[in-house]
Amino acid sequence: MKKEKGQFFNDVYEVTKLIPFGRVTSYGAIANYLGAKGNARMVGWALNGAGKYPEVPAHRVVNSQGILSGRHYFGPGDEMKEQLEAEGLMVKDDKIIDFKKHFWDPSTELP
DNA sequence: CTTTTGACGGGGG
DNA sequence: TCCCCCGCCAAAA
Repeated sequence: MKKEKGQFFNDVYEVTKLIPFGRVTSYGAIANYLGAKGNARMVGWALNGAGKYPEVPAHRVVNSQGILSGRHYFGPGDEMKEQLEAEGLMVKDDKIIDFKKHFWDPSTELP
């Protein structure tokens, strides 16, 4: 196996990969699950490197507002938005509609 | 080695 | 309600 740059990165990748189809979560929720509550910025930073991992559906991770904070990092266009809509999610103005309904909390869903 | 950034979150004015 | 600032911690330059 390749040597991971950081345990946090790897951890964020795994949690993100566990997000079910048609569900979304927030950076803070993942950070909370990692026990690093408060440093949600680190989650976003970690996902920055996840862009090279197609197995990591980072498009399902948004901020607490349900806004596609880093859609610009996914692709040159609205690739992130397309992905979410393809999963049955409604995105309006880069914001997930009924975000709370589709919200998936790892600390609650995962054992 | 030090300094700055960073896809956030929450609080205060 | 909108705007600004602080904090947390790790990685990259």
